[in-house]
Amino acid sequence: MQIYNTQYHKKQEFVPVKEGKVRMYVCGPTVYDQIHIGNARTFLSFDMIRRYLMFKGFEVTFAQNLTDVDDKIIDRANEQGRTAAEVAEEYSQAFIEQMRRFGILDPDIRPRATREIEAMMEMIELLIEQGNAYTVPSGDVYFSVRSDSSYGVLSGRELDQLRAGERVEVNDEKRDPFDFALWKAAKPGEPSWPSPWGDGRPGWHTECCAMIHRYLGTPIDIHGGGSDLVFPHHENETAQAMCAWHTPLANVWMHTGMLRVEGDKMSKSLGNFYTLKEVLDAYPADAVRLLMLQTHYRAPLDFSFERLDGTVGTLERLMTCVKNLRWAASSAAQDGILTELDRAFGAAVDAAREEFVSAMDDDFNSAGGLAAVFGLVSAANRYLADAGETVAMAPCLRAADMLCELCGVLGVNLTKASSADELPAGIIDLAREQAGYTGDSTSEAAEMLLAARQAARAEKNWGVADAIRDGIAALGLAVEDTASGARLRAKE
RNA sequence: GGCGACGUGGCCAAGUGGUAAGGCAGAGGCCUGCAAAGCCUUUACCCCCGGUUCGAAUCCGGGCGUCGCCUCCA
Repeated sequence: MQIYNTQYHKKQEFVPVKEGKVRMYVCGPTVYDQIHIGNARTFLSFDMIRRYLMFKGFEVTFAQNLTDVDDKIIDRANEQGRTAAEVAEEYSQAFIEQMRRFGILDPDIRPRATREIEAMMEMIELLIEQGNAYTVPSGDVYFSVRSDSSYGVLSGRELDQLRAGERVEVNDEKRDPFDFALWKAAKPGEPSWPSPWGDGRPGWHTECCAMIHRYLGTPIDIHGGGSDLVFPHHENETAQAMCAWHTPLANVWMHTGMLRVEGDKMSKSLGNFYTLKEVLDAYPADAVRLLMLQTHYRAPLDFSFERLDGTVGTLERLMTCVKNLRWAASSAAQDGILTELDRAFGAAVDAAREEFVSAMDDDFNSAGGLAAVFGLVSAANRYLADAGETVAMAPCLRAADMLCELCGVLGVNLTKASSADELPAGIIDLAREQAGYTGDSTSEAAEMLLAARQAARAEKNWGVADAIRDGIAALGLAVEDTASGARLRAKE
């Protein structure tokens, strides 16, 4: 399996530290607001990566932090006249809720910065002892970038290049403008913790590093985040780990491409963002997933609602195919000897799986993986059309299971496309009205209606037949006529 | 100014040396009482100019354009 490593600017064969096990960490959000879909794209990408690693048989330990103390949280709290802890708690919960709604697996470990102060102080102490960090009169503690000869290796920068360019922060206390705060002295009214250097709170770059060391041990196999975190965040993290524990923080650094709106990066500061919540309120989570997974995780992705509208149809195509396969299987006769056609279809199912794996093995090429899935959809639809009433049960069920499995690896849930759709209660009234039904079972009512419509069609009584179909449509269901009879399906 | 990425059909997007996957949209046909679902057919000067090669979307050089990072940012 090949994975692109930011640090070396190339794909490399993936070799975990411990055979069969993967420890990965993805930088989580700062919880001061609803996350936007740019953030969500990164988390989705790593969810897909995690699922694929599990599919490959790795035992994956996945950790993601919540940054629940930060300037932005404090600002938000001040604006709203609440405590920072209240704001952090509200948006931590909101984050977890939206992630689940988006179909993202919970992390195995979800540390919160405010509960890991101890570990951070230990690390800072170590850095001071070893001469990589220093205190200043105001109470801040800074990491000395000049004390780390390898500073810049991850992001491919040199300190002297950096300073040659743009303006640098003004802070007389720092020895070098690129030194960053490990510990920030408390200002009045801010959340703070006692420390050997005075009351204060940890710097952002310090959190992830300390949590990784505590919960996963260094070096971990995979460290991920958005590509905007490469510098300075991840550069600073790896510098701290190297200096504190003399081990790299991570063997593979993975970074996702930015989500754009009309060509520009989606960000809070540009104001051109949509929250994950508002998008999921309007569209199925799986359609959003499909949209994002159709682009390679490292490439920039232009988001638009027009595209999302199109992807809703794409999702339908997948779900309909699984339903059609299951429907065909359920009405197929017991399989006898498989025909040439049946066997060819069976071979197509195997081929699709191989194609999927080969795409995904190449740096998680989910777009290629999806192409394999759609290849299977095409093969299945063609098989159903060609075989007609002589379909064999086994290959249909296997194909349906394969579609569910492969989509499941991408986190797209097709299992709900089973034949056991819930029928709306209104169908009973419709059946009473149109078909003289007297019971109170929705499934019986549906059968009665379909039978009544078939009878009307047989008599060329189109008015009655269409009235039944329209009535069913009004309940949000569509009638489908197939070679082996009519059935209902949910429609958007 | 420094570092990096990208430019493939109407839209989106795979593809890193052997004459271009897939999705969406469009057109025509088939199936259907009409639909729905589905099937078949159909749409590419791979940004431009040079070079390497028997052969390049794919490698090299130059140009043009877009984006990201260099400051909190997924």
